Amino acid sequence: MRAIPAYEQVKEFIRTRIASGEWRPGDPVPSEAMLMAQFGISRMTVNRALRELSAEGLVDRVQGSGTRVAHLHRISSRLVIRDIHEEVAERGHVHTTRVVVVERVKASPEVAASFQLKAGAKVFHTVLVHLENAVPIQYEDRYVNPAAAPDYLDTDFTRTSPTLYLLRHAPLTEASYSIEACLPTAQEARELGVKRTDPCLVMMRRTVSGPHVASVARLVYPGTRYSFAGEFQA
Amino acid sequence: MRAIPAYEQVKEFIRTRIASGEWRPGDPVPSEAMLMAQFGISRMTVNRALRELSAEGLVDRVQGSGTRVAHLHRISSRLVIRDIHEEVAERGHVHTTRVVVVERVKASPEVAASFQLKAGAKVFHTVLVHLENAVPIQYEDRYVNPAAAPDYLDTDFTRTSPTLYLLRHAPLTEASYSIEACLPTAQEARELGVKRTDPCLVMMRRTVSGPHVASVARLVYPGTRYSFAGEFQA
DNA sequence: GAGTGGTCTAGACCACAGA
DNA sequence: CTGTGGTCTAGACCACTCT
Repeated sequence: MRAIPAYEQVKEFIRTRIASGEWRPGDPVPSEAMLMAQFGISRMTVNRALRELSAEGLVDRVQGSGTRVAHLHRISSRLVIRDIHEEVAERGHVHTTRVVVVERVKASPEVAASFQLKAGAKVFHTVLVHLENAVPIQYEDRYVNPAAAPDYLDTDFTRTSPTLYLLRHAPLTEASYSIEACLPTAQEARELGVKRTDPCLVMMRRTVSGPHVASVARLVYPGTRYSFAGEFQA
Repeated sequence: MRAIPAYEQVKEFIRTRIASGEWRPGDPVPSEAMLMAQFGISRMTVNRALRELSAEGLVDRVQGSGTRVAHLHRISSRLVIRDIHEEVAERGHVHTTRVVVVERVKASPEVAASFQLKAGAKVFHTVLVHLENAVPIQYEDRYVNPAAAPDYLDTDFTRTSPTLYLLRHAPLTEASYSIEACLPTAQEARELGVKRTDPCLVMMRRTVSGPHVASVARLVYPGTRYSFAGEFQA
C-alpha cells in the first residue's frame, strides 16, 4: 500500500478538470502559489506537477505570465518499432519464420546510396516471411550494412528476428519510415499467399546506429490481415 | 545570454555518452551521489536530470538498484493529427475542397454504437474531397456527434475543414486510429479519380472531446499519391 | 512593483535491492 | 547493513510579463 505522491495528486486534480471540459483551452490554471496554499505543499512539489503537465503538452507555461490550458492543435501518438516476434507473442499467437534468401551481394546503386557506400560494395541481404499461427503476415526484404553488424548473416533467423538481432547488436540511435499502400510484387504475393490485386501496407524503414546507416528494410503486410493502430492521449 | 541550467548539462553529459556508444545499453549510469560530487551540484538537480532522461526513455531507473542505459527495444515516433489544409499549405501547394454530402441523418447501428447513442438518433454526416493543386488526395467521410459540436453543419467547409472546426469547437482529449490498405469503394474511386483496383490507405479515426465521442471519420488516401512518413529520435 | 515561473540548495525521511 | 532512487520541504535568487 503506497500513498499517492503529492505531485501526482496535483497533476490528477488539473488533468480531470481539463478532461471534463471545466477548464477550456486558454483558461488560466491556478498559479504555483495558489496550488501551494490549496494543497498545503511546497513550491518545488507544485512546480514539478506543472512542469510535467507542460512536458506532456496539457498546459503551456510562460515565465512572468502564468500557466494556461494548452490548445491541443495537434495531438500525437507514438508509433513504435517493435520486434514482430514479440508483437505476435503478445497476442498469444505463435510466430514462425520462413527464410527465403540469406546472401552477401554487391549493393545496387540505390542500396549503396542509402548506406552511403560506394556502388558495388558488399552488403548483407535477407528475405524472410513472418507467419502468425502459420498465416503469413509480413514479407521482410532487408539490406544490412556489414560495418554496423558484421556477423549478421550468422544469425539463425528462425530463432532470432533481424529486428531483434539488430536492436541487440546495433543499438538504434535514429530511424525514419514511410507507410504506403501498394500492390505486392509477384514474388511478394506468392510468398504471402495473396492475390497480386490485393492491396498491401508497405513500410519502408531506415535505421541508423551510431555512425552507420545500419539497415534498410521493405516490410510488406497483407492489407486484409494487418493494420497499424494506436491511441492518442493528451 | 543565458547560462545553461545545471540539470541540462548533466543530461547532455549522459546523452552524448550514450549516443557515442561509450555507454552501451545495460551499462550503469553514475549514481546520483557520484554526479553530485562530479558536477558539484545538489541532489535534487541531479535527480531532475536523471528523472527526465528516464521519462525520455534513455535510461531505466530502479529504486534500490540504480540507473542503467535503457535498451531501446522500442524507439518511437510521433504521429500527429493535423489539419489537412495546413499540411498542404506547408508544402507550398493549394488546398481546395469539394463538398459532396452535408446532412443530418439517423445514425446507423454502427455509427450510433460508436457515439454511444441510441440507434436512430440524429447525427451529422459530411463527405468531402480534399484536393492538392486540384488533384484529389483525401476522401473524408465523417460523422459528428451533435452533442459535441451542435453548429457543425453551419460551417462553410470550403473555407474551414472539419478537422480545424472540430479542433476549435470540441477540444480533443483523446483519439484512436487505425491505418489499413484497402481498395476504394465505387464512390470513393469515382471521387478520387482512381481505378477501383488502385490500393488506398484508409485511416479510421475516432476522437473524444470531454464527455462525448465527437467524431468518427474514414479518411481514404490514394496509395499512389500519398504516404505517411516520420522520423524516430531516441 | 507585484506576480509569475525557472532554477537551485541542503537538508530530510522513506522504500527497496543486493550482499 | 550500505547504497540506491523516490519524494518532499522551506527557503533562495533570478528573469520575465504586465500594468
